[in-house]
Amino acid sequence: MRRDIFQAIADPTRRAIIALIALQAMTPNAIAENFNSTRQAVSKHLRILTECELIKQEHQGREIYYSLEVEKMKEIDKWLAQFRAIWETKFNQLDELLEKMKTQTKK
Amino acid sequence: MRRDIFQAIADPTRRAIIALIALQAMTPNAIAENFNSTRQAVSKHLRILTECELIKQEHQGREIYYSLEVEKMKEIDKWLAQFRAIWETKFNQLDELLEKMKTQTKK
DNA sequence: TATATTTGCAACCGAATAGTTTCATATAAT
DNA sequence: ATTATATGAAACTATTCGGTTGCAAATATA
Repeated sequence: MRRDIFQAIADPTRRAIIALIALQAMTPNAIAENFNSTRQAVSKHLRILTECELIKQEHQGREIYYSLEVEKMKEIDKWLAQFRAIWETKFNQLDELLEKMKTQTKK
Repeated sequence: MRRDIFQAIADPTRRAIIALIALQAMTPNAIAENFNSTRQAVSKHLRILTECELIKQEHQGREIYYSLEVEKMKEIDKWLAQFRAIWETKFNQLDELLEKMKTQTKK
């Protein structure tokens, strides 16, 4: 039972759920209305997202409001950071090249 | 056959491969040496990563060098951007609160 | 030319995945 | 107290996934 954030966001429905509740906390029923699959299927997605702490619950009577755990989303950002360093470097190299060409054209 | 970047980075071995070749282009054999699974298993991972264009090949004689397609990595960053907006807003709110408290303490 | 090396592909296998239907539990409303 | 609503859990199923072994093709080397 692999259950990490990367496996969690691999599923398109789960990414859609994340995007939905990022805006406002929602109940499972309200969330399920946005998809073609059954409420129970959505419930399973919510369990997976909860288990890896990407979302959190807030009980209110018999309803449960799910909302995004923004801090956990940052972990994906952290993983990306190492590659961001690379593409920013390449950008800089391109900038340098363009600068060089501009200087040479001026001559 | 789902084959998108999010499904591609769901597997820990594939994330490791990405991190490996991000530094320098490598042949399948060289990449496989870093893992416990067979060369063929790594080859399958390389195929999946190639299919969703996260990595690219460069043939050189009978060897093939694989390297990271940095532009494609940015797509994950783009998806994250919508949530970054949220956590940066929360950060700002915290900043404002802290600023407010500081001001009140000074009084 | 014969042999070794590098690589990808096909077939197979057990485990995980995403979905369904059915059922149980807890809370609200009548 | 009975009924309706909101939710999760269990059992089952078809498909996908990640791995293996064995083989074929292309290129380099003897």
